[in-house]
Amino acid sequence: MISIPKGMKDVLPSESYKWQFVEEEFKTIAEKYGYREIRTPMVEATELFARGIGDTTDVVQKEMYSFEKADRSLTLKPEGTAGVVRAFIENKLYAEGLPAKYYYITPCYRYEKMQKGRSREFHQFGIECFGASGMMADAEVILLAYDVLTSLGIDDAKLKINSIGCPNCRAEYRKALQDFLRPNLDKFCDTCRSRFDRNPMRILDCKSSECKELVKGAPVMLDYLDEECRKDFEELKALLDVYGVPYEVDTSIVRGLDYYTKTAFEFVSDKLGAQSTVCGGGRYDKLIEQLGGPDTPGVGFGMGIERLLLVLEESGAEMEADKACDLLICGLGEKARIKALELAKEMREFGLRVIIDVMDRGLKAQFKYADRLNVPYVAVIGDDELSKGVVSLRDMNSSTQEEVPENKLLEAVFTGFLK
RNA sequence: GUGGGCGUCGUCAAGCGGUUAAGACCCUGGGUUGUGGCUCCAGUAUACGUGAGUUCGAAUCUCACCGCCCACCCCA
Repeated sequence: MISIPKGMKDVLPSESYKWQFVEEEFKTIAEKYGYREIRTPMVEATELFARGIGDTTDVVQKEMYSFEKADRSLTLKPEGTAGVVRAFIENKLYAEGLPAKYYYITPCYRYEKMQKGRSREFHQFGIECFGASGMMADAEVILLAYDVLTSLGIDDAKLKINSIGCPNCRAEYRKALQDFLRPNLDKFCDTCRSRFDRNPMRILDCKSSECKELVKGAPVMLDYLDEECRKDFEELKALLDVYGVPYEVDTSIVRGLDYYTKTAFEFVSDKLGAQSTVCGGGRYDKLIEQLGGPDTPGVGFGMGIERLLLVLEESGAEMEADKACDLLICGLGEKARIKALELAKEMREFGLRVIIDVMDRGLKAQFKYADRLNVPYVAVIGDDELSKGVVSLRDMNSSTQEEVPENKLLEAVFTGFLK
């Protein structure tokens, strides 16, 4: 037997309706805020991610699905933003006027070891807003994410926000942080020591208790923000207050992708095992320029669909499975069967979901079939009905049955629905 | 890459050195030949992850490998 590659998952019909539901919800909300769908390819030049995400990040260094084809290095997208930025630049969408607001639903690929809330293929909803440098955009992006979560009934996801400053204040902070850490550097764990030069900010959220202890009293990014960044952060908080979105400032939020500036935020849930982020995003003012586009600010988020579904599941949310079908028609005998087919075709043309038992089983079996599929109505046509020009229509929920004229079948089923 | 836990029919699950390897659910058929969900009966299955080893004998013990899950790391 050939089995599914490690880290991949099938979404079966017993689950797919949930996907459809949350995807619809997301689309509807994104469109309410004026976002439009963009679809970019699964595969991009490896270079796009190396430059966009940052080639010192773990994602780029060891998690990408890359391959060579015709002398080019290509990569399955590990996240959604880079591709959208590339499309924005390449199609000169900035000429259509700003802000440019896009949403997408996409699979992403990261070669990682699986655990709860983490797989090698996962799916994201995301939005990107290009062109606005002010905090109104950030607040709106966060509000949208909040809107999606709450409208799905997730009320315990906590919003954490932080500002990681612009390149200027970050450089200063970085120096201050390194100065603080340097004297005890040899006492930190291996990974932390290796991060000292690369990305000292990540040392702050190391989980080892020794490192945590050593990090106490370290300078905080927020204290090193320059005038502009500080004002922006204050404004963002004020705007969130206006929108009534609860948040807490968490200075340890440091997005793992290099392109973020200023605003960084996460919605976290404790229902995801060791993973906690259900949605992560922030501002990336230099990314578009860095990828060869005009100097254009941006802000957006990515929301993990699997994680979203996990949170929903763990919190016991029930999504009603849509009935697969409205009516089952069974014809008994040669002639009646033909009649059944004709009727089914006609009913479908009127928009009804109608099944015929293609296994041509006995009546009893067909009723069981209808029952298993939770079909509300079954129409039976036999010789009797045929000669009278009627069908026997059974309401499966009330176990009542009556003969209705053939040409009234549609009406009967519909009025049944209204009850 | 590094730890920990787990692998028995499609699913759940007994068995803990000698059994025809239970049981339940699901599925299929039937309970007087045109009616489901409840009930009763019957039927179907190449289930002990793979390979070695210990033993007279292994699903049961040992080892290796594989797979799954969880955690580190990283992130959605």
